[in-house]
Amino acid sequence: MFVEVVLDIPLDRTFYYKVPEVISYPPEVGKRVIVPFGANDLLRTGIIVSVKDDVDFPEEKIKELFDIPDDFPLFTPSCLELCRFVSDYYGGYFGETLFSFLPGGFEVTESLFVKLSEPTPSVKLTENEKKIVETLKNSSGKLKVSTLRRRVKLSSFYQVLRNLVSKSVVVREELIKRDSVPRERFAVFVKDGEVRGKKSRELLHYLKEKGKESVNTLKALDFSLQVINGLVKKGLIEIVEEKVTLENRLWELKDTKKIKLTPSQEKAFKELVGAKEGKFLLYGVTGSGKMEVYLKVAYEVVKRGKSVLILVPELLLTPELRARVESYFGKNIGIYHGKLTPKEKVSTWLKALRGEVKVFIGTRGAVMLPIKDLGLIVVDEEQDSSYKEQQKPYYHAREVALKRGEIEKFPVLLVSATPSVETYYRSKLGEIKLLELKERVSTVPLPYIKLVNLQETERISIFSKELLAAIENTVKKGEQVLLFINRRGFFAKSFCLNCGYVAECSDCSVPLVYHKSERKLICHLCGKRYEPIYRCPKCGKRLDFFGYGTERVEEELRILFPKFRVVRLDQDTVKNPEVGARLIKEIKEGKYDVIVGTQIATKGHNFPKLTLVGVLLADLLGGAPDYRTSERIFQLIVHTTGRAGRFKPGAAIVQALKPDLPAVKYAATYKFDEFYREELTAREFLGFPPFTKTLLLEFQLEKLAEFKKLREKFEKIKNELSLFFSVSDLTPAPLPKVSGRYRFTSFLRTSSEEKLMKGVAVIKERFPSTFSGIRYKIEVEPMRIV
DNA sequence: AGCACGCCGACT
DNA sequence: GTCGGCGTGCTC
Repeated sequence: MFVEVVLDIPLDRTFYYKVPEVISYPPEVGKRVIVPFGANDLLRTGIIVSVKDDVDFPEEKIKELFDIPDDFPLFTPSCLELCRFVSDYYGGYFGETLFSFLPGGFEVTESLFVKLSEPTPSVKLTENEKKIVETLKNSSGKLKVSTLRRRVKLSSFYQVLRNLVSKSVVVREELIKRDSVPRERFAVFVKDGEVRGKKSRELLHYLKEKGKESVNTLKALDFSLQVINGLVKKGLIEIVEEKVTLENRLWELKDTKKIKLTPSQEKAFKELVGAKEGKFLLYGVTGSGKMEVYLKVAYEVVKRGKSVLILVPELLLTPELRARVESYFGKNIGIYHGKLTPKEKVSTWLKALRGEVKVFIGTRGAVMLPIKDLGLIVVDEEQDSSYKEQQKPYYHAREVALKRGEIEKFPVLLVSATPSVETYYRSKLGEIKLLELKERVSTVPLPYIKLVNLQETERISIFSKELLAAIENTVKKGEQVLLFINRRGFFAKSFCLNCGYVAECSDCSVPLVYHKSERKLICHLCGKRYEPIYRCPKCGKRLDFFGYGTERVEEELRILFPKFRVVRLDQDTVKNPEVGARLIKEIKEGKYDVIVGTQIATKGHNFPKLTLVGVLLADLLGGAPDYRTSERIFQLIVHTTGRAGRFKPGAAIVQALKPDLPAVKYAATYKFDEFYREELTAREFLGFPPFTKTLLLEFQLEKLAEFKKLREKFEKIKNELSLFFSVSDLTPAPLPKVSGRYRFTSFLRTSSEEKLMKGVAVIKERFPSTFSGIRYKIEVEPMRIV
């Protein structure tokens, strides 16, 4: 018997292994397998994709697998299919994709180390050999071979190392990193004997009857570890370790809460409960009770014996959210996010496989959890950018969730108050069924929003007189103020603080990026170069926008209102989770009057005393310039102003240099549909998603001298790629050197998913994972264009 | 990815 | 002539 195995290697190929007589568990598709690989037969972890009696491959070349360590598959067949899709769509390799989703705790890897021998034989060494020996000495004499190679940077590295081994100056050592799959300990009856204690006698009797019982169960039955160990010492019982096996456990559902739904909630609820499959968008403003609807639907799904997965943005996986889900489903909830330890991830993964838990909450990576009998995925705040993985394989969890629903035939529900433009468009096309919540559940009205034109009003720094008065009034009433400033982006150099002017490409209408090395403003879509502008062409003021962030706002605020208690809530202050939690607790307790914050302050937390929100510079661009800027500004204003007056009526002041921008204007007047309509018109005109599919190629060079090679190769392939894409020129990235590498990018667009996938396949074929020492990555539907 | 092999120029 | 830089190809 043979198994076909996928390994964590950047290759679109599988490998065959012979199944030996003795293995822990029989082979099965989706199971983990430990195999020897390569010239050194180092052990690696793979995933079985097929089990066969015969294979079309010379049998003498086929090695025997080492072990199949589990009696359950780690991936369900549909998860394998989903990973295959993710690989093809996002331009990754099957194995890489599988292992990027699989918790590291499942991996067994053997790697080769070398260490200096003791005592060191006195032999003559060449210069290169000395280099290696020196590097080893600097690292306590032992290093992983791959690390050593990176450090010494010799092209004939392996040759030199082999010489050192034959001279016995260094010795090889194979080390295995074991998995962290929990093993359960069992007490096994060995023989009868005299024991004194009552508990000990009881335990021995119990085990004599049952033969074997898990130590955890015994502990639950009130046999202490001392009692158990006592019998072990006497040799009457034994402890054996066994791997956990899959067993179905019953799951109890708590009583549902009686919540009255509004008519539109009821309508959405009925539609969703009746759906066997399909894509849905639950669209409604803050306070329209979206979460109640999806939790009630989830409850019904669980009642039918199916499982539910709730995906949330990174910053939203808070204790509050958990408590809310627990109010429906009790403590029996699986949590999965990137910050868990490998062990914790393994634990949730196993819970999913066993069906031990029926409700899972997680961030993007949870979309691949091998959940048994999945009956619904909810993607809350579907527009959130944290659903996009920023590393290989660059998948978008919302898209993967939709695909998973298609494959496994269950409904997928996207939820948002401000859907992404893509999702909104698909709902207009009817690809996604729109469920709109028109009324608000809350009796508290939406905050009143005042839009202030910073160019026309009296102001001190960036505080308009309207805002200053409002801050003063609010704090005097004993209520809180949140001042929001978008984090200053590295790229915002061509932005005028006085009038809001942004330098844009005359052809593409994308903000230009300043390249320090060339002292040019460059368009990253067409590559057009412009002379940098140091003075605003509209108002003549100096373009000086360095460092206008939360810190400066805080500083100015302390001068303007010396008596107010001000707190800053941004990346810097909440870096430490404990400090962040403390600050948030203190804010809720009313220990501060004014909160100055970035996005972090606007997500997930409800501050009861907060009744005034000030958006300081609504139209300030954050981060990299791209076609989503407008959408992001819109969403940011809506979310930030929505923080005001959750529990009693509140107000928001939105300050902008260009209050006429659709994103600002429509967000401040609650005219959402108008915003989407205008934004879609602009996107269609300029050829951006959802009207095109996009792809970013990024090449990384060790030395600038390699650029010539890259350009030659790129030009050749560009012709071929032009069959599928419109391809921009190779452009140096604005931060040319990141971690010592020079980055060059090209932005590609195409009209259909089909062309995109074909084009991706061509790129993979033409550019091996490294070619001529040049590394590169494919990013499909990137969140950036540079 | 990680490693072996084989082809060229340049140097003991 | 060999050494080592570099590109190419294989891994069941």
